[in-house]
Amino acid sequence: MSNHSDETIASAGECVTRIVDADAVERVASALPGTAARERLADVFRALADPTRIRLLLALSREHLCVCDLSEVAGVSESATSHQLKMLRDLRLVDWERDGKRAVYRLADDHVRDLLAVGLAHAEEGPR
Amino acid sequence: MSNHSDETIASAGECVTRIVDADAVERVASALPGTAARERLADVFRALADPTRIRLLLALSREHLCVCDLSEVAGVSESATSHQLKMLRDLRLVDWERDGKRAVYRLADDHVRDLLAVGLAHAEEGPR
DNA sequence: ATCTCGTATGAGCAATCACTCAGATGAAAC
DNA sequence: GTTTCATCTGAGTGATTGCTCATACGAGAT
Repeated sequence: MSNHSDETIASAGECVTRIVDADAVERVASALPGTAARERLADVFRALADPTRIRLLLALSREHLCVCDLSEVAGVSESATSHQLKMLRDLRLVDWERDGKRAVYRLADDHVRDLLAVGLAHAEEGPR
Repeated sequence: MSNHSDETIASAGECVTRIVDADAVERVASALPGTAARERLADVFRALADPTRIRLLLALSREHLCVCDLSEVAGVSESATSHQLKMLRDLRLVDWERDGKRAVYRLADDHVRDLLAVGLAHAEEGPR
């Protein structure tokens, strides 16, 4: 906790802000996943970042359901439900199948279930 | 996959949309975590839903860093970094400590690390 | 073919977001 | 005390978001 070399305008030239621990910055920066992975990571979390979609995914983590039933569980219109499902579909978080006139949705894979589980663990534990 | 009772304006009265499988809706709805937990769950995921905050958290998952170093890693201004850190602080995702004039941040607990890990697994695997 | 049901989709709008800029605060050096 | 450094915070702004409404599509039923 006391390795402050305090270099101003450090190592590799063009940088505006002062760097305290250039080595740490270098280590961390080089260990960062690639841009594409980070971008997709943010997209996945963004899909989980809305109460309505949370309800949809939590519901689908237990049963396969059609749009109208999902809209009932989520408590929003069928149109809104369909819009959100499209987003979840595009991100490959849910999958679906036709059954006559209906569209039956399900979780695409178990990563989603895991994310919800870990997230809930954190959400239910923390004080406040 | 063929239990369509197809009740219109089902069981418990006031409902506008048609329900296909009332039993499933009931099962799923009663298994849903409470409103507060779902709300906090969405908040946590929202905190992870931005590329800048992803970079900050990925960085903090490896080293304890001060704001100026974090801003360097994230590639945004120190002001923007501070704003984002406040959000992460409010959600108890990061913790911090004073070291002279500096503020040194770290991940608040291992749930965050887990979430990033599971999210990355999904992000790096999926095609597209 | 037409009609209806379940779902999908585009436009439009209020709310939210992530940033910048300017100014305030806190701690050390003078 | 004043100055300087590192960080924080409020206001303001363009971009994004989640909804509603209207409309279109796709598959049975007639």
